[in-house]
Amino acid sequence: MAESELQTATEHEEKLERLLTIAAEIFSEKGYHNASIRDLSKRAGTSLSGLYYYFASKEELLFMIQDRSLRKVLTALRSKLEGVASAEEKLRILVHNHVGFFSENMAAMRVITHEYDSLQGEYRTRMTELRHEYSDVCQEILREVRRFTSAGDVAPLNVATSALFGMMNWIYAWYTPGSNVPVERLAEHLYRLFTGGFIGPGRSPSGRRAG
Amino acid sequence: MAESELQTATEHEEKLERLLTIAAEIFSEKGYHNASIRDLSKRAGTSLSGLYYYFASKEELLFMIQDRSLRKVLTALRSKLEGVASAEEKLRILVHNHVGFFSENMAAMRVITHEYDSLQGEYRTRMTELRHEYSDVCQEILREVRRFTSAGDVAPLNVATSALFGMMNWIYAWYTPGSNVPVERLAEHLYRLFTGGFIGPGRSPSGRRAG
DNA sequence: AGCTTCCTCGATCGAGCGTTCGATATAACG
DNA sequence: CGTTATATCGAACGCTCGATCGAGGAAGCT
Repeated sequence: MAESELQTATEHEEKLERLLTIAAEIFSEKGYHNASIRDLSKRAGTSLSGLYYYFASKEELLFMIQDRSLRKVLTALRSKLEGVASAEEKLRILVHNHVGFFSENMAAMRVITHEYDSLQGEYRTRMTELRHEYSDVCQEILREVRRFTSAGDVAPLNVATSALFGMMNWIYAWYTPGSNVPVERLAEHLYRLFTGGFIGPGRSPSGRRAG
Repeated sequence: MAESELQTATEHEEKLERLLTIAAEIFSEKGYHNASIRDLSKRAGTSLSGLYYYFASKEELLFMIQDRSLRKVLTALRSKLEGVASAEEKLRILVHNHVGFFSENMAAMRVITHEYDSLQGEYRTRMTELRHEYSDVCQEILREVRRFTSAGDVAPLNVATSALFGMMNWIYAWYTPGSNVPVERLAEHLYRLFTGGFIGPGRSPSGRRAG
């Protein structure tokens, strides 16, 4: 009994994960409101009504995609940050983690950034909290960076945080993972752009040069 | 005759502009696919069928919003750039123009950045071209900046361009025009963040500090 | 007056949507 | 064997949507 229940439990979870992956692709391609549950049923090879055994509504489906994906990003980030002392290195890890996750899971990340407004009520509230959690981690790192590098007050921390997320999240609008620029290099470009700026230290002969 | 025709022509254009403004607000609030022509008819005080005298389809309505708005941004930018020699000043003008337009016309700009994928076929093609036109202007300015300031190759020009647009376009996701940060200051923050970076020149005592 | 053009409207169509419901197959448990 | 839980399905309901159509009103011209 215990074995079979466990078995069906994992099988259930596996099928759910598969449905979420396919749904993320469809939502990413056609947009949440323009995508139909029937699209999902066709691509998943399941009947329309059979899908509702795995989620209660289309909106819950959208929420599960966003919640699980962002949670993965956040836990992966916290794991990588363990034991790191340098503030700048923390920031570098954050950018690489974010951009890396983006390129590996483009569909889900696109749904997160593009279909956030499609959530309402309780789902919206819970997702807002999770986003704040992530944003706070980033902002605290920026605070450390500013303290330990005597970085000037170029911009308020919240503006800088939003600018950084803008740079990173906008990737979905132009970047294709199989392009000339590998992901690691793209992440490094964005990291250096944000920390050192486009003009950088080249104008004065003091010669700081990242990495 | 000529007078009355001109009169009705401007009245026609005025009503169309008013419809586009209201539609932009609705699309911005509910999203393109979730907003209905009936919503527009209610808020505009016109009958449902009467609206179709001013546009052929819902998608053409979306296109007109995006096309007219982005065209305004582009022509305003080119006008402001006339006679400016300094590359950095050109970049500064671009950022201020873009951010300024964003805050003054939040709904339409949000529709441009958020509902670009909702266009298809011919409309999509024409909008893609216009976006490229705008992006090219920006990229050329960045090329000038890099040449005339001996800025290092922190990132490829297209990556830098996309990063800059990411910073600027992401505004719609967090900024509210009536907040603590005035628009001009926000634009200046983003300009300095992009050119000089978050850490900036503070680490080395050479002391460059943007104007 | 008659004619034409611009503009607006109510009524309606056909299609697609999310969701529900009852039936059914399978398999493990008593 | 009977019972129960798990999982899947076809058919249908109720609703909203974008778009169309023909009828009209208002205003200017001949």
